[in-house]
Amino acid sequence: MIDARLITLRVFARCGTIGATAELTGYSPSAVSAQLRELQRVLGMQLLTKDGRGVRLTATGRFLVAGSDPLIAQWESLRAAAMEAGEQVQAHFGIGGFSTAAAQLLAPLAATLRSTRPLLEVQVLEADPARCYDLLIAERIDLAVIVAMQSDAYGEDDPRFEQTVLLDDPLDVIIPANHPLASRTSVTLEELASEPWITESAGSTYHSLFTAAFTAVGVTPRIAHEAVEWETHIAFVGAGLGVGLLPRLAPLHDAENVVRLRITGKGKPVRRIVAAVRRGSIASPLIQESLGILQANADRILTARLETARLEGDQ
Amino acid sequence: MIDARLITLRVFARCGTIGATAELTGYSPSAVSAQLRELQRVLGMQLLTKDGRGVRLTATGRFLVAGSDPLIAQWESLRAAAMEAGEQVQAHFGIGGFSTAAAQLLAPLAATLRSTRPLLEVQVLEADPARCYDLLIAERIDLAVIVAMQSDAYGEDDPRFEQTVLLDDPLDVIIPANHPLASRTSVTLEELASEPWITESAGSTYHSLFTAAFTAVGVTPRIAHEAVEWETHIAFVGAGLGVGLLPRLAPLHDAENVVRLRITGKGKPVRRIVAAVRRGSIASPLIQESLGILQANADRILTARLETARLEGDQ
DNA sequence: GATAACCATGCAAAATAGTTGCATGATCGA
DNA sequence: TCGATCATGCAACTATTTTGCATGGTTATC
Repeated sequence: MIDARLITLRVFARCGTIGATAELTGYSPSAVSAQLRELQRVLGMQLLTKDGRGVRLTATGRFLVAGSDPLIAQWESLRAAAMEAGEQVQAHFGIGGFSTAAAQLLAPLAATLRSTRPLLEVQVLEADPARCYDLLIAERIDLAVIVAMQSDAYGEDDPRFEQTVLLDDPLDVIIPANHPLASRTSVTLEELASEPWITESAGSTYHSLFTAAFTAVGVTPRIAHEAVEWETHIAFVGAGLGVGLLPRLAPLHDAENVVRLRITGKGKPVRRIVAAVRRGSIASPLIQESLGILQANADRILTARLETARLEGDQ
Repeated sequence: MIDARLITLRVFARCGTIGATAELTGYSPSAVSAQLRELQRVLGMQLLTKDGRGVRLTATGRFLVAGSDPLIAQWESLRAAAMEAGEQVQAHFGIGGFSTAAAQLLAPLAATLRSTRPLLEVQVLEADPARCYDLLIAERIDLAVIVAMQSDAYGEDDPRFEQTVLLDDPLDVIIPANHPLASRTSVTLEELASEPWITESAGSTYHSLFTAAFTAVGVTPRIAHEAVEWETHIAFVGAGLGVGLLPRLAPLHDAENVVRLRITGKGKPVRRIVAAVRRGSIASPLIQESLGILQANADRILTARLETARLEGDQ
């Protein structure tokens, strides 16, 4: 039960603009403006200053936002403990995640929760990892499934979140079905060093994983094409334009002219998928149950994919 | 910035009835009822149960209220630190106390604050010590001046409050001006053992002080009359009905036929006057300034009274 | 055992935030 | 200089909250 206006201030501290705060919280810009003005009036503190065409937090504002982190955590902790002690049932539950996670992990989670907790209203939001963190702060969602990136501004020790590793999703190689190596069950990156590669645009989420894997084995791949969606990657490979990387969680569907191969040797690229919650809320029965379901589903999908791809899992 | 509904729940936890909660918070009973119902809805917890003709907190409700104590304290602490760090000026300040304190300490405090902080809106509430604690919980006041009583349910270690001793207000003896001892500057309780005494009714706030002082010297006083207000005590003494005790802070005004004498020897009765604030808020600049003003005023009044009463102070 | 007092709650009406959508002013980049 | 971006003010609207009274259930009193 933290006042909504303080939550709004915290979201603003992340976004920096009233407009972005409004978009994230679901209010209109003028509503956010009015809320923050009212907050300053009630507290008797000047929290914002005009800065160019925008507004900026004052030192007092930054102090208050930083200091509210443990306050939020303590409330979440209290709420979780009360839910657990009283065996109460929650009414609403918001979960978010990036596209692959939303399809592969969040949808089953929502379905399972709907059967185990019929009274619970589950809302799933598909969003970028960065936006997921923002949505957690804005209390629009209570749990997020995201790809952990060391480049993210949110470290594991962020006072606002608690993260638990769900699984390490290895990246496989996808090559055309008529490729000489297509009959193999696994390949090394060196064997594919001279292939034309399909990757995401430089600076994107997975590009750093891509380059890190190849620098580990000491080769520099030739980047032939760029794509954003995994579906596009697969289509490009199917068209014989080159080879690419595909997370094992991402489905190949029934692309008949594309083969998925396990990567062996050094530099096996892996994307770490973690569940993030607001700090303190992890003890909540609903969160605990959800984490268990997510874990179970992740393991199940991972092994199932191994079989369909005719791969022998090593983990 | 703790949600108002949680504050209402905390007040209810003290009062036990919706009606009393409404009276203390300033809402109407049905507003309180609706607020608590809404609170249960958004939290997804059952906090109240029907109990006879009233309602009662559930185990979950008690858990939540008890657990919210540190939450409130942490918020107050954060707020105080932000006020201090940012050199901000508060807009509203509520102070409360019992009648003598209100007249002798709170009114000067309000006057001083009005000159040092012209933008601050000060509100003074006169209320019982017990009600002062309730008003602090309800956030109707921010500082209370009360008589510390060991019989109170609020100990010094209450997680909701922080108390600082303002002064130990000694009780003087008031006797008729034509009394044989009236020319003395001090007396012992033994010397007045056979006098008819005027006191408060048994079980009242000061009655325990009264009896404790006399048991310390081993005599049992004869209680002749009972009065509630100090003004009445003085009038009774002036009419020659007996002798009585009067806190040094309480003014004698210009009662010409009443003399105030200092008590010496064993069993000097003293009432301890403390300032109470919500835990965490004591670091606030405004609270700090107020405590200083209160202390200074208390000392000044105490010494001034000594002079007008022709008493030589020993402390 | 009947009556009165008390307590919480429901309901409709009223008050009061809070929100929206647009317009305005100000600022920054091109 | 022009266009884009951003915050804010204002009027109208919406939703929520609060009020005042009436009701039903419970306890104490006679």
